[in-house]
Amino acid sequence: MGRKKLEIKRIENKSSRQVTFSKRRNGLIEKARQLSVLCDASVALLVVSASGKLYNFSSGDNLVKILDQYGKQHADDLEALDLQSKALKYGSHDELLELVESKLVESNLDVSVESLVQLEDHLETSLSVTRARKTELMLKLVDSLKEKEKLLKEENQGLTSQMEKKNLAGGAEADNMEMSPRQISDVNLPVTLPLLN
Amino acid sequence: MGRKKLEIKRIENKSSRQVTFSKRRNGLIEKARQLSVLCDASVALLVVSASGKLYNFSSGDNLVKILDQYGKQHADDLEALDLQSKALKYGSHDELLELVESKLVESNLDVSVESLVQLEDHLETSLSVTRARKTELMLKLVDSLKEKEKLLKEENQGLTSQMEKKNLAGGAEADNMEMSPRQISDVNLPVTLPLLN
DNA sequence: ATCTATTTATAAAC
DNA sequence: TGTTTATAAATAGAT
Repeated sequence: MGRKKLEIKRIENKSSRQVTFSKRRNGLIEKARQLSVLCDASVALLVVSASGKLYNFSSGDNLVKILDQYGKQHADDLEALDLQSKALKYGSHDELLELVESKLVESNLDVSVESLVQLEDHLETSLSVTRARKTELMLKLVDSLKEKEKLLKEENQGLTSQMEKKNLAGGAEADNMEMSPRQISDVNLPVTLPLLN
Repeated sequence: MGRKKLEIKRIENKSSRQVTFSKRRNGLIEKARQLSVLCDASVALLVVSASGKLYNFSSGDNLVKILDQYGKQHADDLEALDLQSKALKYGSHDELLELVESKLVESNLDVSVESLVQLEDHLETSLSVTRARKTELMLKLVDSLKEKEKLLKEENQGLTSQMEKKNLAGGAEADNMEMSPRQISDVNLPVTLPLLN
């Protein structure tokens, strides 16, 4: 809808691509808003420009909830993410800090509603990225816990065999102590294998 | 853009709301597609109707990647999700099963491209929901691993004190065995506390 | 689902 | 970016 009919294929001219991106992105977000209001629907929209800048819309406060419904896959996949997402990850944080700083400089009066709305968006984005990072680290935690478990079991084995030697060498003293090691070790084994790969 | 100007507020008539939802949803998805093609951008769009049906679009195979950037928060929050999402979660699975069944009944010829595309969408949704469930279970895994660790440490402590008793009672035999327990136990302690709450 | 009168979005130019 | 304007697209209401 413009002076000319536009074919739907990548716009080669960088400048017009940028202009079109800006216009259509706004249009798309507005349409998403209208749909959510008119039809009482939950809508979440994420747009990442070729340069890695991120824009988003969500009806109500539902973005996080909608995303939850769509879950989070294994962190291995995070490592497969391309450079763009890395640029985004760190870029967003920097932008956020700059923005907050500039807000602070502006003192506490005279902060427009729009800039607060924008700030809210940035914070929301930052929060989300932080959550992704948290998941990644959580999976590392699982690995480290498993490693610890392995080491503790080895240690245990060593202690047990030492015990046996002593028992053979030094005759049987009163063995009425706590429960036997094996009884404890295999309690609470979770059903893990089908879930983690 | 129609015979009359439409105010952007909830459409009260259920029937026209449904019709408008269907039309505008298609329009929105098409616009999202165009933006991604024209401007080489990543776009992810999720729409959940008031009745809990879910529709989505994503440029390329990027939905999952884009969602990864937005992360997944703690599974506790899953439990805070509203009824709509529950309806969605199980509704989608049921629908999926029905759909697959109907495809099977249709034998293996005569399956249209559109219906396969639709099936793909449903499978994608199901996969995503499954991933959310996986994350939830993963957090349970972490808890269980921590519990196991605690028990192993207790067991260890018990063995160590038994050892000491024996040593006091039975004189010193050759103690040139493996490394000492304490050295093993505290290796690889991950930086966990700031990450999990 | 299809048809059109209208409204809206937006391409090009500035 | 923001504004303007001619034109293409989307869609409200009707069928």
